[in-house]
Amino acid sequence: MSPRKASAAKSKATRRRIVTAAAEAFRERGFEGVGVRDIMKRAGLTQGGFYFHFPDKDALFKEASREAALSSVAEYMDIADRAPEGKKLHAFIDAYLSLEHRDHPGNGCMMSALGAEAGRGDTKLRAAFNSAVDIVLDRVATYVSGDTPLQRRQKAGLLMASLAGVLMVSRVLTNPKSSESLLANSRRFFTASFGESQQPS
Amino acid sequence: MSPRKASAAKSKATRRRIVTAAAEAFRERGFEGVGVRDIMKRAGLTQGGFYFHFPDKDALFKEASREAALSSVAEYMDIADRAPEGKKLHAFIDAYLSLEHRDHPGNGCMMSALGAEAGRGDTKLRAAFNSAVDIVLDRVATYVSGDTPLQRRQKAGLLMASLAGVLMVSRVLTNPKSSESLLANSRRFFTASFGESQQPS
DNA sequence: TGTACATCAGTGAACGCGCGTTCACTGATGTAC
DNA sequence: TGTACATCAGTGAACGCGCGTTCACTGATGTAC
Repeated sequence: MSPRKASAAKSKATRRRIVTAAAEAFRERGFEGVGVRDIMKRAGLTQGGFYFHFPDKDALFKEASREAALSSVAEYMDIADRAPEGKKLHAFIDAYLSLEHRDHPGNGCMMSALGAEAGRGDTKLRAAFNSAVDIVLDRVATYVSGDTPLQRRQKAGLLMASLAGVLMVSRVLTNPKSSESLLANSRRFFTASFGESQQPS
Repeated sequence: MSPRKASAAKSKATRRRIVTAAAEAFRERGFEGVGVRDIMKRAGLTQGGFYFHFPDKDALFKEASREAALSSVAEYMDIADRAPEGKKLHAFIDAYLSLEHRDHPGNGCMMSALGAEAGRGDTKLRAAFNSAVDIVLDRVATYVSGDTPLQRRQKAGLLMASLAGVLMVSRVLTNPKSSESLLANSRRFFTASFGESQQPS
């Protein structure tokens, strides 16, 4: 690797550190709840350097949303993919509606953490969210039953939106038993309602 | 009515105007997206008077959350109650997952608009949200099927959390067809899955 | 290969702005005698 | 009933603070010749 490439790579890595830190911070405390200083500090830098990598905080939010969607879906999907055939959706739902996920929004689902704020955003921000959602749904659609791809895709949308709502509410409930039983009931209900996709054998 | 009572009533009415304006503004733009000045302006007042009625913005948020929960649930429940026996849940779900509701968060469901922010709040704020949620669920529980009150109550929780998620996501989607079909699919699915409570005849 | 210069990837102080909150004030209403 | 005073329900200017952003700067790395 030439020195030029080495330093370009280093800069790219720094940029990625910022995006990763932001993706976590935004999910933990909301877009308006974190400042540029906080994020740069998490990335081990000072505030001024931010504007070398991004035009403004909005631009970072768009990239961080995408990053959050991709990394969290990758994590939960990997769990599903490791499950035996016929149990993948079950494994995914169990992982998504877990106490672990509820208690660590920072590396969890972006929709449940930032969906409402995204809904209030301008068209460009919402577009960034939409493309992230598309990626997630393409993946989830392979696990649900349904005759046509469109059908599976729409079922995946309904499922993910509902799961995001359940997770969000489970974070609001102060009574631990209520929160846990909401999650448990929902795991059962959605696993039963959204069967595995039948592969031709 | 004595003059004393008349002016006390006027003050109470002013206070209510502030709470109502806040309930609407918070749902439209989030807790951190609206300032005290904005809210007082909506209520036809100036910022200074705010602190005569409330100790701080947080206190208003708690009261406004409650107000939002009560007024929006009242609205949607009235729609349900006007429906014929056996169609009440159907009517409620249709009203909740309507384009009207999607496009007017300001007088709609608090959970779908503010749930994520509430989940990040301190215990006291979450407690305020919880008591509002309880009131909603008590009401919704009367419409769903189930053998025991606890069962109906838990089903109501699952249903409301899911509906809130669907509504939230429908506000994020930029493609009108996608948004509308998510709502339509969800109306069908949840109406079919959560049958009417069977009354002894 | 050495040297002079240019660019990169930041640092950290400073800026303006809007926010939550405080405060001195005021006019209308209520109370005491 | 009139008058003097007290309280209520605000007004609107001002405060400090933290935010997003700008900017002059710097040391390390890369380039030209």
